[in-house]
Amino acid sequence: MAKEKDFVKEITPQSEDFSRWYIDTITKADLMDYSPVRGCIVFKPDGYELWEAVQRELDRRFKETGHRNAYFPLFIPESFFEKEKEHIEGFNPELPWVTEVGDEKLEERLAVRPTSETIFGYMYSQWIQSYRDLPVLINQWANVVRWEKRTLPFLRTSEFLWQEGHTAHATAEEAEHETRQMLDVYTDFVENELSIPIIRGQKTPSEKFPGAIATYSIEAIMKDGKAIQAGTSHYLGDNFARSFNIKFLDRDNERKYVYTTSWGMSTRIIGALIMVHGDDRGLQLPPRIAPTQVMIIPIGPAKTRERVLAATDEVFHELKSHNIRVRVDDREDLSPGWKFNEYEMRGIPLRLELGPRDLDANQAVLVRRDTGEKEVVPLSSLTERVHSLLGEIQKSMYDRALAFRTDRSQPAETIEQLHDIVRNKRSFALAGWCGDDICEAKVKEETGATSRNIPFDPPQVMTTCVTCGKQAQYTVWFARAY
RNA sequence: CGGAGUUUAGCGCAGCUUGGUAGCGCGCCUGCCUUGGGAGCAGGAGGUCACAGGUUCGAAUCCUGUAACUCCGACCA
Repeated sequence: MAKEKDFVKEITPQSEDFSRWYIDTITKADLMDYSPVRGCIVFKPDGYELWEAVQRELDRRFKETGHRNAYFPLFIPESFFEKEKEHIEGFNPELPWVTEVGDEKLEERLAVRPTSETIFGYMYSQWIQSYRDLPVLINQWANVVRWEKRTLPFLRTSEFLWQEGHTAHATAEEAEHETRQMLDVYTDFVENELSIPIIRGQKTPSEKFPGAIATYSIEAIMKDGKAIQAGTSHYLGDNFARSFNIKFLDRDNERKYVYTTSWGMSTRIIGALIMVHGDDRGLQLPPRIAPTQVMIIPIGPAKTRERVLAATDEVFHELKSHNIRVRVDDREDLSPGWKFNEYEMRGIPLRLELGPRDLDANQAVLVRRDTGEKEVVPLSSLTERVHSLLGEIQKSMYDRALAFRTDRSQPAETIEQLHDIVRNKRSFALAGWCGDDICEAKVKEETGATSRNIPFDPPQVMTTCVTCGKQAQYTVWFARAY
């Protein structure tokens, strides 16, 4: 056991200090570095590749549901924000402003975008004339800035990367459908690609997006019991249409406001991925999202080296030709043991060892990152086994995360119970809520937990408000959150 | 933005109390040797001690200020 610890001496164990563990892990795994600008990080290649994988899979789903990408400006005129009162109030405290260029003051201040509803709204008002122009289904991949007081790499940085979809529809029903559809897309992506089980639901009024009629979210539990909002989808009604005068002439020859939606997922999802699956050895990446799925490590002394390398090369090309993301680490100056530990820390799902003894027996050794299980596989069925193992790892990581969440979810009848569940048991608490903002605020005040969402399919229905004891209108998940 | 802590070589740290010109481990470079769970030996390179002032003959060390990071709170993808 002492030896076990030695392998990961650079990483603080989760049980000792989860925050330290997180920082240690993302640093040692080389995902990011701090930048000279407060609250901003550099996404190093290994971290950025994760984002690229997220982009690849999300983008595919957006296109499949009829969306197209575009790019809107980074700068947004001040007057745009003022058109939607709730919106500007929500974002004002964290907006950076461009006020001058060179030595000249600008006529109008420009905000560095925190989100793009307003500028999309303005452009849509120019583009949409007729019902024949609808729906407009546009997504953009962009950076946005929100000047955060308290930052944490990936989870909350002053500048972050995301995608924001903005759509306009002829009817409320169609826009509502779009809002729910994109929540489904996020759910599918997060559960199937990232192996993270999520809770789908609607945000309470106090937690919804500034300017939205309804905000839906998917929420995930981290290994320290805290929640991360992994994605949001907003039904904006005709709020932005009225603010920006987005009207169309309908079939009945009447001018009507459009109904809009917006939905986003950010680089925060990388933080969630790390905190859901990581362990004391470091990262653990689900195969479908892992930039490298299999790392081949050739083993053996100099006299067998050539023979081993020829074999690894063959295996490498074989796996690659079957669309498996595979790499070989044939560096001679590092011992196999060092590499084993290194790639476990970096979260690569599967390790393939190939040495002289294996070659003599026409086999290879496969080792799973998630369970540590080692198995010997005949070279003749290697590709097939790698394929099936990657699938098994993907599923088993999901199952494990789901079991964890189930274990860390409890009903709370009273605010004292809720406090105990979220703080001492580090779990999610399911509780009834009467619908009064004051009762919700009181939970936050007394327990530190916020309402995560009102789930679509709660495991049970809670009948009394956790705060005031009156008849509950809603069943709500509460948790401490990032 | 408040409270606490940290900042010395790429990383982790010692030195600071009691001022005298900077050290340890890992990593890095060279060579030899090694390779199935972070090998070994020998030699070597590397530091405006976060930044700006001040005290002093002399400051990593004492004083003042600033910044960044981490943790804890108030606000948020």
